[in-house]
Amino acid sequence: MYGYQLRHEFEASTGATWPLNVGQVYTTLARLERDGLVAGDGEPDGDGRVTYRLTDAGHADVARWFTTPVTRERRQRDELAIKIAMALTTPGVDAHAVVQTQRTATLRSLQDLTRLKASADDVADQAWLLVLESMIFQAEAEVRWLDHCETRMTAAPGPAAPASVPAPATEEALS
Amino acid sequence: MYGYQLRHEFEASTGATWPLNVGQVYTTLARLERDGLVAGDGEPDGDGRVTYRLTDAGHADVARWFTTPVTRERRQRDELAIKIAMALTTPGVDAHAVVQTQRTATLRSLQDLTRLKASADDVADQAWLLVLESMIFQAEAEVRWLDHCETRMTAAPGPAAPASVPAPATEEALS
DNA sequence: CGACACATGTAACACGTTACATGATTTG
DNA sequence: CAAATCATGTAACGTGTTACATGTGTCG
Repeated sequence: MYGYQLRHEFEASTGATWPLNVGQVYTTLARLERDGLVAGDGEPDGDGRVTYRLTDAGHADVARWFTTPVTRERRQRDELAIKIAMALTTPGVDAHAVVQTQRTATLRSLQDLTRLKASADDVADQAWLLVLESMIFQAEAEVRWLDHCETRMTAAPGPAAPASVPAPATEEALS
Repeated sequence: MYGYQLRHEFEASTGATWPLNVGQVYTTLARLERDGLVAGDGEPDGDGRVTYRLTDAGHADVARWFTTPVTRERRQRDELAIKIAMALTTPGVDAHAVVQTQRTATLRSLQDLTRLKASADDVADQAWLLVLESMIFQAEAEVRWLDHCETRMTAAPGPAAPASVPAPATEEALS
């Protein structure tokens, strides 16, 4: 495939969920070629398109990617979880409020996603639909977790005294 | 707080979930100071520790971070969702197998997490427990979604012919 | 004609991350 | 004493991301 087409394919499969800057396709292609995973016909064809192909090493890489599950260790740090954890352990922060703000926001985005799914239910291709539903499932789990936080927090009161382990720093209230 | 302490606090709040290289604390502190969000007492104290404090701008930033919800747009691209979507749209890839491999892996990590939670249920502090439970909730949602993919896929058959939009590229089977 | 989509590319930044260097202090 | 922990820092890399430059073709 050629660069522009790759971007088109990506957005077709994942929808407008994660927009992809075209420039990034080319930088990435260049880096993949540098690493010997793809090879491009240097010259653009009649329509000014430069076709890239997977090398053997590239094929192997892709196959490995498909057969290797995404492990929990490889996952990115979860900003939300960190935020709530920090809200709990940071003196002067109303963790309750943080949870509530997040909850309403997540609920709102859940509505948006559901509406989006309803409107595109028959039209879209499988892949894009599944990606959408993945986000819905995640949002639902997020709400559930936030409610769970709520109950946990009301059960055990305020921020446990900060465990500044080696030497306690002077504590300043936030905001 | 000083660098080493920051790392300690982070790992105390999030557990061994996301290990944090100490070096990164110092690079980050330097960058935050460059941006005027923290200020450090240049000289190390008697114990060789360099204390950093939030500036006014830093306090504002933190407050903003706590009051602003994590929106779905700001979320990182989801590797798993992309992988499944690609497995569906890439000819020559057994999407069914990809889903199954992932499912068993996720189930396994779910077991690990549950075991971990059981073993640390009383000991640990709130924050670390909530982070753990966040991962559990996510893993559960993941399994549910994978099952959902399964049913969706068996309902509608094989990979829909690749929508190489502008000009069809020569199709090569993968692996 | 002017605007827009198609198509390729580059320069540059920021950030996460790691490997490494250095020294003090503690502890088995 | 040797090993581990505490504590600070730096050089370097890779990658995600963007803003910009450039040109062609199409269409109202």
